[in-house]
Amino acid sequence: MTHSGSATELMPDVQDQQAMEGLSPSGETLSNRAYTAVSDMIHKRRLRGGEVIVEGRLAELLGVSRTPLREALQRLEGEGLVTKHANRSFMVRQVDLTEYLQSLKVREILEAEALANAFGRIDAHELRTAQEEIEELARLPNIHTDDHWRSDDRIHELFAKACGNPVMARMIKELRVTTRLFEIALLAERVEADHLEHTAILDAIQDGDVRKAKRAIQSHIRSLSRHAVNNLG
Amino acid sequence: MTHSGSATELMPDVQDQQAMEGLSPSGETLSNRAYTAVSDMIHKRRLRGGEVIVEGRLAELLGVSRTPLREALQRLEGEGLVTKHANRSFMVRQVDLTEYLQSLKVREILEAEALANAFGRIDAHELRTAQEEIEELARLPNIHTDDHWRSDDRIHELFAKACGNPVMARMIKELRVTTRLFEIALLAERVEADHLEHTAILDAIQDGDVRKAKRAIQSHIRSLSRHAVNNLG
DNA sequence: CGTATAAAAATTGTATACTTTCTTGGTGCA
DNA sequence: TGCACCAAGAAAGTATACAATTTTTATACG
Repeated sequence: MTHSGSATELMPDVQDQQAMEGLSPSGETLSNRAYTAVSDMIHKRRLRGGEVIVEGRLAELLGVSRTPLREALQRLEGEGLVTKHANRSFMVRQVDLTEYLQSLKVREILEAEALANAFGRIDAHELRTAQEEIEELARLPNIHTDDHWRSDDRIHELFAKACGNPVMARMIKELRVTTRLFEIALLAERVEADHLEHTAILDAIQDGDVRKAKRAIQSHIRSLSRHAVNNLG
Repeated sequence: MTHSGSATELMPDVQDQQAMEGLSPSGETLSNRAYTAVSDMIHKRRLRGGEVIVEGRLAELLGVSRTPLREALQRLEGEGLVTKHANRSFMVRQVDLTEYLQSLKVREILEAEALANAFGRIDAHELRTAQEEIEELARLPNIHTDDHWRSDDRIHELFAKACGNPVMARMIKELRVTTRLFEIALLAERVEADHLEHTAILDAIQDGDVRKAKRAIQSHIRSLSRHAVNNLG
């Protein structure tokens, strides 16, 4: 970063080389690191929805120049985590209730379909792991956000990935970025209901009952809608 | 953009300012221009699927520096028109038959749903315009690609946008980027069938017959699948 | 006291120079 | 002849300088 001297030195005191690893396993490019860092900040609510991103400030915070940061922001824009503010600067995407409900509607259609197609292809071991994870989380006294979302991801990806149609899986994943962004704001009250409803889905899968599984995923997603409307509508 | 002199001059000979407009209405930023330019090149097949993009070369071709070009490429990546090649360079996305069929499957589900939801909300005038456009195209002796795709866009957006769920509309649009990319390669033989099938859809809408319209869109999309399989499978 | 305006500051957009990584071609040795 | 190794080149990754634009602040005028 700062050219640490003139051209006279060759190897001495090479120690600021790796001086700035934050959390990420510095093997990747700086843009990748910036990408995951910003994504994390959004998911962890350190960057709030609607907040304007000032490239210079954020770049400095992450210890990179604006170039790789901008690259990261552009990728995040494609993914829907940030948008271009009216004039020109980036802002963290704010998903309102309307859009949330719309996304859930589409998810309901696609995830029910995916689940039905996934039947017979879901790995028994992965299913077991997901079930155990839920039980484990249910046992813990207080919620830990990260784990909850990780489990949520695992379950929904379980059948999205197994449905035999990667394109469908990608659409579902994309929709879940939107809904997640909204849900982050009102996590706490959902935890218990999520656990119950997720368990119902996994049980139906284990029983090999397609109808029941489809109903379970639909009622799960409708429950999310209802919850959101009740709390914010 | 060559710094046309020192700080001594104030306003004389300002004429290389606008020197480099290619086709685009230079009101926008260079990245925007690069974005539409590259998008066009892909749609017009001047950049073929699978082709590796060399930033330096393409930037020079477009008359911009690498910075705005990269920005454009990143946005196009988010949109699915280009991907990151194994190592690191960008390449024009190549959609294979498998992915095409998968995308059509999802489109079939979503577009049928969108069409059903759009009933009663479709503007009669827009419907009429779309119908007239088809007739007009059918009359022309030889195909003109651009017009064909424009008409295709108009029809599918007609109900996607009217379905009352912008998220669903966005998903459909995104899927159509993928399928379009594939279809560009085998246009000619589809033109006639497209006209017929599109007309059938619009007629059903005009009749106010939901069932018939749903069947029409489904059979249109299945016809696309069959055509692709027959020609390439 | 408010408003218009201009100067200053801040912020994004773009070019370019530099660095790192990958590719390619050649040379020497087995 | 073939393979390994190294050097030279090409291309992507990154930093930085600068330009263009927007926002803020300060000041003067009504």
